[in-house]
Amino acid sequence: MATRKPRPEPRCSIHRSIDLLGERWTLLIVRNAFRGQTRFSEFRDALGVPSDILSARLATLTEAGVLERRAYRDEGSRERFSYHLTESGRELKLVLVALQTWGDANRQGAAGPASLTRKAGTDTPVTLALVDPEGARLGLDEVDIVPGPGATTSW
Amino acid sequence: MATRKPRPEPRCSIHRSIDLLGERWTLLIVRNAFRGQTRFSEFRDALGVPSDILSARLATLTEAGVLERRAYRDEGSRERFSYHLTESGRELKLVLVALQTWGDANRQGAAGPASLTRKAGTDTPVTLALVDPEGARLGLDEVDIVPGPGATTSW
DNA sequence: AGTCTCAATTGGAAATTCCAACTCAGAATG
DNA sequence: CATTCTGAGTTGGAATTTCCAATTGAGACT
Repeated sequence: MATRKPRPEPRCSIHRSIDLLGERWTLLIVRNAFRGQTRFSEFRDALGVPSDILSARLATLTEAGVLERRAYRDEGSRERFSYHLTESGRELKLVLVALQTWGDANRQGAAGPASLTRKAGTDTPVTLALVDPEGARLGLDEVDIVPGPGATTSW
Repeated sequence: MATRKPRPEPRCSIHRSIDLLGERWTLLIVRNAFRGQTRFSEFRDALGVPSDILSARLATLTEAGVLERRAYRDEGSRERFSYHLTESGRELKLVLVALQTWGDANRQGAAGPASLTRKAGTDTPVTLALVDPEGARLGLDEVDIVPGPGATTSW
């Protein structure tokens, strides 16, 4: 049987994002980076992700500009690397909050949510909203996703 | 070699969402459902997704309550099924807009975005924002994702 | 009965993921 | 300098998922 036929590079930003983030473990690594984890062993232990996969994902995320690799050295140890969210990585917070919002409403676990979104340093809940340029809040039904400049007959 | 060791059911809503949405093609099918596609052949032709995968994903999304299966019958054809977003499915719009926002900023294609977010029926751009209960907009740095009731030492 | 159509299935290959063990090389020690 | 320890990364191979191309099955029509 023929090998896989190549697919054109997607033009849709959603599709392009998914192509990076959709690989197994990738978004969970990003989530845990938000939880303050930076080291290989921290991600591996907290997630239970196989070493070869973790190694590969950290490389991919670094190459994509989502994480930045920094050298560190504990006393008595060799130099090692930690992985830190970049500006681009931090912007993924909206994606995580959107997934969490949807998950809380639709995939609730028995013990309630394991994570909550709060105004930093307070107990004030924070939600995601769609807003127009004046800052007015819009409902899901008041917003459409429409073809943009990169669209042709397929988008 | 042993078979795959079972992993505990995740308690984090982000993780639970990813477990459903993370399979290849799933979120793209949902995206295309937002574009108005409802029929098997529409998804298959627009996405180029293999038939067996599409069949399986539609079943999974239906079982998860994201899509609802409806019978229809063209003149001269047998009864077939179309797939429509449910309330739960429509709530995924925030996830798609979050991915699109991040993708536009970080994974831009050469031709510009293939899709845009607009106030329904207008050209008014719409963005995602984090807001407090009073409706005040918050920056990414003003918001934290913190442990919730479902968290233990691991979350 | 025969034909057409298309969602779903099938068999098998390619690719990805995972497991468990192992490697490699830098730091410390004697 | 040799040895030991350590942990990120690699390896080989199995399990699983994804994909391709062909095929099936069954409802509608003639």
